[in-house]
Amino acid sequence: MNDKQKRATIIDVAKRAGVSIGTVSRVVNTQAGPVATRQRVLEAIAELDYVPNHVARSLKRRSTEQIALVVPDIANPVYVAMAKAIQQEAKERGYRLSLMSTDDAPGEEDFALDSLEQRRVDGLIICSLKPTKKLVERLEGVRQRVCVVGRVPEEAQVDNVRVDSTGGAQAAVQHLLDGGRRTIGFINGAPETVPAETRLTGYRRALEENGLQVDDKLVVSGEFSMAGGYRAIDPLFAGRNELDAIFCANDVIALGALRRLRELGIGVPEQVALVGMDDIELGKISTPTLSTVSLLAEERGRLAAELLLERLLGSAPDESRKITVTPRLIVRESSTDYIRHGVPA
Amino acid sequence: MNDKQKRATIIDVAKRAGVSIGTVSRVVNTQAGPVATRQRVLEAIAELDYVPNHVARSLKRRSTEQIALVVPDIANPVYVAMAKAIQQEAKERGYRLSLMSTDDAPGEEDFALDSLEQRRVDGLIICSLKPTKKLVERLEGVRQRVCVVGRVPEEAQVDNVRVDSTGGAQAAVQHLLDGGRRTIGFINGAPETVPAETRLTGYRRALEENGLQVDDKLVVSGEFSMAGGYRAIDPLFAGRNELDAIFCANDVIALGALRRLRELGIGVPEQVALVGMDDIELGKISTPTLSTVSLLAEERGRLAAELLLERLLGSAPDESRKITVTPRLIVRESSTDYIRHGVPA
DNA sequence: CCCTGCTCTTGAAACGTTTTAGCATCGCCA
DNA sequence: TGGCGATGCTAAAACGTTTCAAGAGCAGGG
Repeated sequence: MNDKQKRATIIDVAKRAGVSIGTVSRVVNTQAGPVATRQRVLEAIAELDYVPNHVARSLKRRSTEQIALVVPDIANPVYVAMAKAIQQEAKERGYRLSLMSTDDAPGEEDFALDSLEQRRVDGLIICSLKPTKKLVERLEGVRQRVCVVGRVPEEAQVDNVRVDSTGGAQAAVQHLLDGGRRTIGFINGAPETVPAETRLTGYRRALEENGLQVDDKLVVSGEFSMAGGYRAIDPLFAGRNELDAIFCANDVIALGALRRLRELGIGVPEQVALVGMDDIELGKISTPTLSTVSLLAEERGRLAAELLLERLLGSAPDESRKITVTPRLIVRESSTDYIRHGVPA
Repeated sequence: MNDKQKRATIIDVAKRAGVSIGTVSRVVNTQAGPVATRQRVLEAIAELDYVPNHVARSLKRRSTEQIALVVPDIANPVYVAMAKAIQQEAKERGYRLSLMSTDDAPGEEDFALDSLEQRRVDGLIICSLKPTKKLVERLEGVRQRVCVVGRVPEEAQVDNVRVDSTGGAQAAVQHLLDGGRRTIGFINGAPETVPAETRLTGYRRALEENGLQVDDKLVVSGEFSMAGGYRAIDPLFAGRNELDAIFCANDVIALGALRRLRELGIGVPEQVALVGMDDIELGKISTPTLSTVSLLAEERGRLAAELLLERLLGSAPDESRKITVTPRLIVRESSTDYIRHGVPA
């Protein structure tokens, strides 16, 4: 209540209740002990408005009951969804989650790892677009306290939740081919990132398996953002109007692309079919609704949280674990196929 | 490096360098002292891979150099923008920011305040949609360590950054009237929240000042989300096609509304002009681009961070401070007026 | 009446830092 | 040469908890 004077400590409570600080600690932390003392202590706590100092507790217990999630871009709804899943999982186990967004700023990932080494947090879940050798080494150094979401080198000794995004991309493109589309563009995200590479591979693989030529002019790279998708459309169409489908490396890109397509009066899906990736909420209410490949962000978040918390509680095996989840194609309006739709005007 | 054995402590470093822990502390925390010892200590630190334990430091220093931002919904881009502004401000001053989203869950705000009282964080910036009497009292109790973004009762003794959103709403509606629109609907957010009330007041005030009747059937409340905006359109139009403008309580709502309007084939701005609030990035690239009222989220964030950090550093006056920023109307395509546009078809 | 085995409670030692008071050491000036 | 500030260092006391060994009561059994 009164903010002027310092907060009461366990010593004040002990004095007031006429017991030792050990007893107060017991009352605060356990259910045991006789009702009488307990009552007295609780009264003292209430009267003094005592709140245990978590910093001191953490020092003694050597744990903060706090974990952090590091994502590349908190503006991307898919990470928000993942964060929510992790948050819930953490909370159930008595941990707090704090959220950090690196926003492509150099050093931010290291900054987050500093937090871990400084013992500010017990553990870290990190999604990195570009896991450099140096970063992976550092992660391996703290592997008892970290879980990576997203691809890291096969031999890396860290708990890791990944998704077969190559397979997902391939499925998306295959779906477009199945729908009768023949000239399929690809709008990718930031080049030289792992997700960009895996998705490109999936795109290529689908075309090759169908005996189609991969035309590099049909691939445009930019960034994983709505603006990226918006800007990619014009170069993609430059002098090429036989394009009848576009696969986007994620939904946010796809929504940006969709905007530009509508501005240009290009019908989706009549003229061009569109498929994204991630399955964000927005895609369910866009016009047209967006076909996509769910990469199970919530589930990956949940799994990562489980792996991490298991490790923190010491119930994990010594070696590192890798979980791979399988993406799921979700067909909505933006890729209705020729068969159902009829030949485009 | 080696995660098996425990991290080195300052004692290990002291031993290795053959000095006392006090000296190590000095080397770590200041530039002073002779080069020779410093060198020796730094070598020991490097060899042992020593990282100071921040928890112990916090306990001794009685501060964590960490602040938290509590927002109602991290999925709303306006809060992401605010978070980024605060993050930057905090970082410049050596503070870390951790982000919490209450997501309308009961008790989440109290949960955040617990963090403060437990000394997990030094300070808190909180955006509350519904500052109950109880919450405000609690905030007042820790007013040396907290700053509120958004309206709280005039007499509340807390640092407070607010925006004249009533004025902003009024300006938006006035702008629609100036453009020749006469029947203006209002899609509001979650009822019984402060922002919903202030915006409704602004809407009413604009109509009244122009001698127009306020028709309650033109006001639909839902929630501050895209889905809320989407769902509000049908009831708003129910048997009423003279509607020629809609004001939305925020941009996210407006984007949802825009989607539904397009689905229904209602031209924006030809048939219906649309104005939102918040000035989120998405509004700049939507089709049509979205007219809005900027509530200066970044600036409010920056100001709140300044107020809070000033207080934490003890350089703030005893009494609480209130800053009010003035919103700014931003006209884009979605509200092009009749004059420029001509009579709708 | 003493011993045994409980349950509660206490005092003190951590946890890993920062910080303060005081002690050497040193060069310098008178 | 003796005294005197600087300067650098150390020892020890915090910071506010948890935890552990040991003591204090107490009841019950022999």
